[in-house]
Amino acid sequence: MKLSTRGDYATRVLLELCTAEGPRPVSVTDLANRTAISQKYLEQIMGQLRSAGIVRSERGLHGGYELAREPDGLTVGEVIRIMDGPLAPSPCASRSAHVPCPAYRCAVEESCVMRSLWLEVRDAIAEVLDRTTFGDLTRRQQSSLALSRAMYHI
Amino acid sequence: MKLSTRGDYATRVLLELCTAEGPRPVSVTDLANRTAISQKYLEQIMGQLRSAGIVRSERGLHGGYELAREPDGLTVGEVIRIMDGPLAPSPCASRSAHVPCPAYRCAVEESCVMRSLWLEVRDAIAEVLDRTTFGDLTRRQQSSLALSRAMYHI
DNA sequence: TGAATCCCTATCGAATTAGTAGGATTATCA
DNA sequence: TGATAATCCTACTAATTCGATAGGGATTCA
Repeated sequence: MKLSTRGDYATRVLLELCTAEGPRPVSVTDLANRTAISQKYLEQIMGQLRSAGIVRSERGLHGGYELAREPDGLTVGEVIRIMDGPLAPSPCASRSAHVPCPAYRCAVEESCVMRSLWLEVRDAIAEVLDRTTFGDLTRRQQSSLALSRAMYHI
Repeated sequence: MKLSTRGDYATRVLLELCTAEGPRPVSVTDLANRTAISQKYLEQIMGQLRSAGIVRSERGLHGGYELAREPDGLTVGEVIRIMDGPLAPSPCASRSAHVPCPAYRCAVEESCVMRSLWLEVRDAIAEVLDRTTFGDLTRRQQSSLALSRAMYHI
């Protein structure tokens, strides 16, 4: 049930884009330095996010990336699906990209006990990821930052 | 967030062991035929389940496998962890086999916003899989079987 | 003894993952 | 107008994992 590095990195970078101070848009070089991700690899990830309409880019000098949407309108679930495919543990339990079981292994899909369990798991994952927006994450990060500053009397 | 075939096959076979009619123990040949899984591959999976104490085996003629525990005391979560490792989408969010983030990427793990989200996901998955036993699955299968028999007036 | 069974280990091809590499294109600015 | 800094595009690759396949040894029972 593992997340790929692409899904991991994409969510980190988007959160960085939400909270970044300084000039916009933000270049891949800056993003890579701040997140400790290989720059060339990150270029590919940003390209994928761009063609999915999550970020928009500006080319040329002082170019870079910025969010194409309001953070409160962008869920983690959407991003993970773009980078890693359906959330469901088994293709037969995906609601967004359903693929039936091989017939000989699961004759009547609707009455397959294992599939109904994977559907439960899929729904449990989706409930968390589709309700959490990058706006939520941004506020959480800001409040935990405020807390740690208070702890150290800064 | 995909399940491997090993996790998939293991759960199918264990459910088959719960519901199988006929002589016990059940040979791998029979199990492979009934589940449409390659026999040699299934041997490896059964070996892993045996050394984890999920099934017990008898060697020699009329040997085979049977459950080592009561179906009501065996959860799907336990089996998936044996076959596929921790349920958490990220090693830093595993409760059973925690591995910290590389320090340069996530300085203070306790305040990492992404990690707390992966923990939520992990807990959502575990809630389903650790509450569902093979006894539950067996009863679900039997009731759906009874229903389909009634539908066809058998 | 022979057949059926589990048991163990090695191998292997295909796919996926996680990056590298190189360069073309585009925009800005001095 | 030319240098520079950025995105963009495509190909390649090394390592790992996945999903088996293969062969044979050990064990039990009739």
